[in-house]
Amino acid sequence: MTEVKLEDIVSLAKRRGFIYPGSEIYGGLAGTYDYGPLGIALKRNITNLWWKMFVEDREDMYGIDSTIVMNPDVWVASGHVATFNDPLIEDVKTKKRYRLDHLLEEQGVEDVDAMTLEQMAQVIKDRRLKSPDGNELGAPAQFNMMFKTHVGPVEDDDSVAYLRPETAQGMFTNFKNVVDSFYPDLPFGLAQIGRSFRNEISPGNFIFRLRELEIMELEYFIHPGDWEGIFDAWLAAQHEWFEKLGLDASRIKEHEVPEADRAHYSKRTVDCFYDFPSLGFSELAGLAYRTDFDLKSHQEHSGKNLEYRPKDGGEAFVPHVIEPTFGLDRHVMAVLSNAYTEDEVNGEKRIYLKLPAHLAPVKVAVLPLAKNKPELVAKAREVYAMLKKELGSVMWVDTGNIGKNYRKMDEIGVPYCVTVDFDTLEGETAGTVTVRHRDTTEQKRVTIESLTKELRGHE
RNA sequence: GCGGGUGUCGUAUAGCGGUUAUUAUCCCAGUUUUCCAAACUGGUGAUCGGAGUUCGACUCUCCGCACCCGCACCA
Repeated sequence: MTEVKLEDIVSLAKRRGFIYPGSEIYGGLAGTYDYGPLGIALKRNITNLWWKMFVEDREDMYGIDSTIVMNPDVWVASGHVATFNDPLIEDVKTKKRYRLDHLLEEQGVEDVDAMTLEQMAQVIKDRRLKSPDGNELGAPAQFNMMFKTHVGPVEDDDSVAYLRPETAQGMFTNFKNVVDSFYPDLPFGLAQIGRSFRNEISPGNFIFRLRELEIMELEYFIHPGDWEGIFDAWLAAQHEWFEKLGLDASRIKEHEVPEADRAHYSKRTVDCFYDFPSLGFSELAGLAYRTDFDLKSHQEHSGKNLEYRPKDGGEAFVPHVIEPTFGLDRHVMAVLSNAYTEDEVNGEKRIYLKLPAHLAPVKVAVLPLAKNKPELVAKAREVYAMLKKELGSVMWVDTGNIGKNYRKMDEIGVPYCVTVDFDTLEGETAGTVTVRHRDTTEQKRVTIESLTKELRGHE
């Protein structure tokens, strides 16, 4: 089998209504993609499954939904105002770009973090600093990864606000509220699914790096003494999640992030990679032990007490947190990539999406064997109406010929096709239909009464 | 943001300073068809956007936009 390319997935996603380029009729907008009818159905199935597994099926989880625009002080406390602002500078000759602050630190310049862009530029001038390749440096430029906006009608410095670059902070800012409302025992977690915005310097690779993205995230609050065992339990939970999505275990890889690459407050971080077509192993999810950095920082900046007082009368303390993060758009891309399959049927190449039935945007298609036989169409319509009522996402298909329709349904990953033929109408087999399986193309004849049960049985 | 490349129906493509803008496929309608992209007929649908050069621009020039590759970035 030839190697699957990302462009094959992109092409199918567009052609069949999963994912379209954003603002396409106006020439597009870099880093944005829109979900079409099948794409949103697939995405919903993923988020519903996630919410069920990580929130509804557990006793220690609390879902929340916080705002995208928050008090700007949140981003000061989180460190984003400082760290999402990267000063960059260019080697005039090689056109390579460098982090200006890193460059200055390497040159032994002190207190770089406290300097303004102008001050850094002055240092370069005064010391006549060159690039690592020994060339002249251009003018420095500031890159802010956070989207800015203004709250209220006046656009001045006092009204600046940011679109959140992650969902985590909304959970930290609501930590006290949830404790006050429910007083859960430790450990417990908050969960959120939502949009985030990052003004990426270079978005791309389809929906892998977007400027507007969705994140499924948990903040799990713990006693610091328990972190190692709980961290391992979350690693196991992530793998269970990937299994539920039907992702091939051979395409999943864990990456233990070494200390040098970790945020200074994190004691352990493990990234989960998926082997995407064309990209190779790239980040799909992450698990980080963030200690008490976030709550402590918010406590300091807000002046509010964010300690947790154990019910057994023990001493109050700021809980530590373990954070499992899942990139939703990347999950959609992984599920699509994992499902994309080419095989041969009767010597013809067949492309189909081997989506797990519980994730498929359309569960069942109903087809009359021939569309110009009114009695077949009428009976098929009856079956369709019945299934639609009971199963929801059922599709009616009566264009072209039967083989063509099967292929069409294969390509959008419909697991089962129900066909009404002449045997449905008369003889010993009256009242039966065939159920065709997507992956094997094999058919089974069942009675219409047992159809729902038959189709549900495979989920 | 920099350097290089690319941009024609949904997809894949042909072509040309003056065309009714090619072909295949997909899609839609009809005929046909008793199970895996059959056949026939008809139909919708494109020169990324904006300026400029020219009598005339899809074609040449400039500016923008998007995508791809590389650099850098990815807390």
